[in-house]
Amino acid sequence: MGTPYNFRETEPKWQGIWEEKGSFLANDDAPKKCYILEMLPYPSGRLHMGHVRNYALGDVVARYKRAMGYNVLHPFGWDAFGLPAENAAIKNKMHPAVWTHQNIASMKAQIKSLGISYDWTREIATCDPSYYKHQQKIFLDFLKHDLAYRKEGVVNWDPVEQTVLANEQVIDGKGWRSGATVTRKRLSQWFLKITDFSEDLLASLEGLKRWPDKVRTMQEKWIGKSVGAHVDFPIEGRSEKIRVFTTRPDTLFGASFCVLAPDHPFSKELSESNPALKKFILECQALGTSQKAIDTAEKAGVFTGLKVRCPFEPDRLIPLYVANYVLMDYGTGAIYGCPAHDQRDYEFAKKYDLLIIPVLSLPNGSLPDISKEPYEGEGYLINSGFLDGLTVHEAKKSAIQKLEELHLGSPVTQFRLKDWGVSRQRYWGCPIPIIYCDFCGVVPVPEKDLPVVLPEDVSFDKPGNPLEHHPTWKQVDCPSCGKLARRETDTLDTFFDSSWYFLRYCSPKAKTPFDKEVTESWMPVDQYIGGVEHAVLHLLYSRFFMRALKKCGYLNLKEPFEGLLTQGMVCHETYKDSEGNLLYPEDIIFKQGKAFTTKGSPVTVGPSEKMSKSKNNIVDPDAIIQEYGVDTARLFILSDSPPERDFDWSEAGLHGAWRYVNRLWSLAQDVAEFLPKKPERLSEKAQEVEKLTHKTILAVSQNIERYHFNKAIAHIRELSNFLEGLVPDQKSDASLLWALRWSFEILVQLIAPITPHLAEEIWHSIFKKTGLVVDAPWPEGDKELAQDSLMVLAVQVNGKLRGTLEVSKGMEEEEIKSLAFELETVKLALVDKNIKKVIVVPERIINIVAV
RNA sequence: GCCCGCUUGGUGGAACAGGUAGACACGACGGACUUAAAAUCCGUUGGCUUUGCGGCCUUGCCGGUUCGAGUCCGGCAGCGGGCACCA
Repeated sequence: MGTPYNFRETEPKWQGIWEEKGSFLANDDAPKKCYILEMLPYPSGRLHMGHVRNYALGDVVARYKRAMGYNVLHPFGWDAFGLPAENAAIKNKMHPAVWTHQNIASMKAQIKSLGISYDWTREIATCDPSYYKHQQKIFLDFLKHDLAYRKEGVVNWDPVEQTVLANEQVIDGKGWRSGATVTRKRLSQWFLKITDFSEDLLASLEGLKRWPDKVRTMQEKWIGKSVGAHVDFPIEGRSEKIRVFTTRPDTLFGASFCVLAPDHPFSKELSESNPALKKFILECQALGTSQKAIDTAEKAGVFTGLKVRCPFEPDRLIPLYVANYVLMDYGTGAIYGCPAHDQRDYEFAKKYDLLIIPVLSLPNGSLPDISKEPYEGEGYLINSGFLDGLTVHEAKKSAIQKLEELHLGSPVTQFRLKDWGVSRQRYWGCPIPIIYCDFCGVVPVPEKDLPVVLPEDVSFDKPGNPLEHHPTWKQVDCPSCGKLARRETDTLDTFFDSSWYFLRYCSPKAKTPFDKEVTESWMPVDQYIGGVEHAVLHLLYSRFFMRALKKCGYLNLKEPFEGLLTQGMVCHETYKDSEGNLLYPEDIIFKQGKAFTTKGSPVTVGPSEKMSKSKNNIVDPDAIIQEYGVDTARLFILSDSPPERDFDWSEAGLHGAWRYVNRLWSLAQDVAEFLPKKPERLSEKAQEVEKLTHKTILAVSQNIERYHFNKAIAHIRELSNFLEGLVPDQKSDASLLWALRWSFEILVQLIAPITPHLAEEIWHSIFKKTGLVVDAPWPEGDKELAQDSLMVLAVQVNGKLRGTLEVSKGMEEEEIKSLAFELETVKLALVDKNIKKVIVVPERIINIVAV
C-alpha cells in the first residue's frame, strides 16, 4: 500500500505546468500539421456534460496526434452573439454584453479545470468588435461579388409585441410571451446566394470520405436536387398561363386540378376581386413560418373560379385553387394535382371532392387500389394517351419531349435548397454594414469606417429591435453624398459568425479576416467534433462560406472539414417521488440497486433522457470534478459508449472509473522497481507480458485512430488486469520484474490522452522520469512480437457450434478436418447423418454440413 | 407531415469484409478482511433445463437469402435528431 492518489493537488499542478511550458501552443511554421476542432460553444454560463464529452473527445485526438509527432492546432472560442443574451437582458435587466462576458469568464474557468490541450492564445469571441469587424468586411465582399442581395422574406410577427419572433418563440402558433396569434409578415431582408453553389455543394459530398454517411445523406436530401419539368397550363378565357414545376410530368393525364401558393402574385391579383380568396390568404398568414407548421396544418384551399387547360388534352378543363400546402419558395409556387399518385394531392382531392384518375398500373399490370390511399410506386402508364404502356422513367422523358414540341413546357433541374436569409431584427448580433440613403440608395459602409459597432446605451423596455428605436445610432451621413441617411438596423444571423471562425483561429491577430498563406497551411480542419444537431445547417453554411470566400479571392480551398465526428447526447435517468414530482439526481441514494430519497422514501426511476433543466436530470460537471477529479470524469465519459451514440451518465459508472484510476495508481507503485536493461532471456510469463503489451499498443492506436475510445480503454484494462495478476510472481522472476515495469510505462502513455494528469503524476512522482508524458513520443507496437502461434477454431455441424480446436497457425486444411471429426461432440452430432460437405474458412471456422 | 438515424443480458456496450454472440465495464449475488460498516480483494452471473457431462432458446417484431445472419434484403413497431429566426 502506497500513498493514495490526490487529484485535488495533482490536477491543477499539471495544468499549471503545461501552461507554463506552453505545451499546447501551435506553431505556424513547423511541418506535419494537424487541426483538431470542437464546435464553438454558446456561452450559456454553465458548462454541461455535453460540453465535457465534446472536449474530452477532441482532447484525446489532439493529445494522441501530438504524441504521434504532429504539430497540432487545437483552439477555443465563443459563439457569443444570440437570442439568450437578449432574453436575459429583458428578464434580469442586464446588458447582453455584460451577461455574455460574465458567462464567458465563468465557463472559461470551468473549461480550464478540464485540462484540455487548448492553445488559449488563439481564443476568440464572436461578439468582440475585433472579430466582427472582419465579418463585416466579408459581408461587403460578398455584396461586391453578387453573393449577397436584398429581397422580401417572411418572418413570424407578434402583433401585440410588435416584434419578430424566432421559430422557437412561436408555440402552437402563438407568441411565447404575448400569447397572441402570430402572423406572417413580409420584410425586405438580406440573403446570401448559397443556391449558386447547390450543384457543387451536392457533388462534393462524395469527396468527404471521413464524414459519417448519415450526415452526407442528410445534406444531400436537404439540397434536394430533383430533375423535372416546368409545365404551362393555359388559363381558360385569359391570355396568361400558370407555370408549375413537377417531378412527375409522366402523370399529367392524371391531373385533376392546379394549385397556387397563397403568396403567389397571381393569387394576390385574383384576391382583389374575390373576397373569399382574400380572406383565405389572410388566414394562411396566420400559420407560422416553420415547415412543420405548414406540413401538419390541415390541407385547405379556395377555388378561384378559374379553369385551366390540360396541356396534352386541350379540351379538358380543370379547376384552379389557392391552397396552404403549396409553397412560394419552392419551384414556381404552383403545382398541378395528380391525386391518384401523390399523398398530399390525394388528401386535397378527397376534401374538395375532386376527380381521382389513376394513370399508373402496378408492375404486374393490375390496377392499384386507390380507394383509401394513393399509389406512389412504380408501374406502367394507363389512361394516358401516347404514354400508355411506358414505364415511369420512359414516360417522364416522353412527356417532356412532347411538352417542348407544344411549347408548353421544358425540362428543368430544381433544388430544394433556398438562399440563406441572414437578416435578424435583433440587437445582440453583428451589425450589417449598410447605409440607406434617399438619394443614393443602398450604400455599403466604407472599409475605413469598420467596424460598425453596436451602441451600448440601449433599452429593452420597449418591444422590437433596440437598434431600431435607439435615438441616434441609425442616423448617419451618407458616405456617398454626405446627406443624412439611415443605418441598416438588422444584424446578422449567428450562423454567419460560426461559418468562418475556424479560419480566424489560424491567424487570430491578422489585420485582415485571416492570413491567406497561414490559413491555407492549417486548413482544412483535420478533425471536427460536435453534435449531430448541426448536421445540416451549420455544416452546410460553413461549406458554402468556403466557396464564397474562394470566389472573393480569400483562399483556395473548398471544404472546411475533412474529418467529422458527430457525438451523441448525454442522458441521465429521471427520478420521481411517490407523488410523481421530479427529483434531482443529487437527492437520490441507491441501496441494493433500488433508489431512495435522502429521507428514505422510495423513488421511481424513469427512462434515461437528454439532460435538461425541465427534466431535472442535469449533473453539474463542477460538482463531479470536485468529488472525483476530472480524469475520472473523462475516463468514464470516454469508456462507456462509442462517441456517436447517446451517453448514459450514471453515478455507478462514474464510481467504476474512479476505482480504476486508483487501481492504476496503486499498480504503478507495485511495479515501480526498475531494471535498467532488458534481460537477455525472458521467462515465459515475461514473454507473455511483452506479447500482450505489443498487442495492446496496436489495438489502442488503431481504436483511437477510429474514434473507438471505449474499445481503446477496454484493451488498456485488459492489459492492466493481466499485469495486476502477475504482481505477486515478480519477486522470483527478474525478467518479469523488468517486463512489468516496461509494460506499465507503456500503459501509462497509452492512457495519457484520456487521463493526462494521472499519467503525468505516475511518470513524475513514481517513475521519477525527468520529461513530461505530453512530450514523449507514442509507443510503437511490433506486429511480429504481437503474433500468436496458436489459434482457436470453431467447429460447427449444420451451422451450430459443437466444439473448438486449438491448432498452430498454418496447419494444413486436411489435418484440421480430421482433427475436427475426432471431437467427441462432433461425432455425437453426426450420428445417423451423411456428410454432404465440409466448409473450412481459414483461421476462423469449420462447418460440417450433414443430413 | 417530410428527411436522417438508432434498437444486442438487469444496465452501458463488444463482435474489424457474413464465420465461436455477450470482450471490457456497471449492477446483483456469494465469500475474504473488519468488533461492525465503508473501502478494498477473490469468485459467480443471458434465459430455461439437467444431479455433473450436457441440451434447448436468445441480438425490437415478422418474413427472406445463405452451409452459416447481430451483420445482407423486404415489411412492421418503438425511440431519438433535423426541418431553414434556438445554437
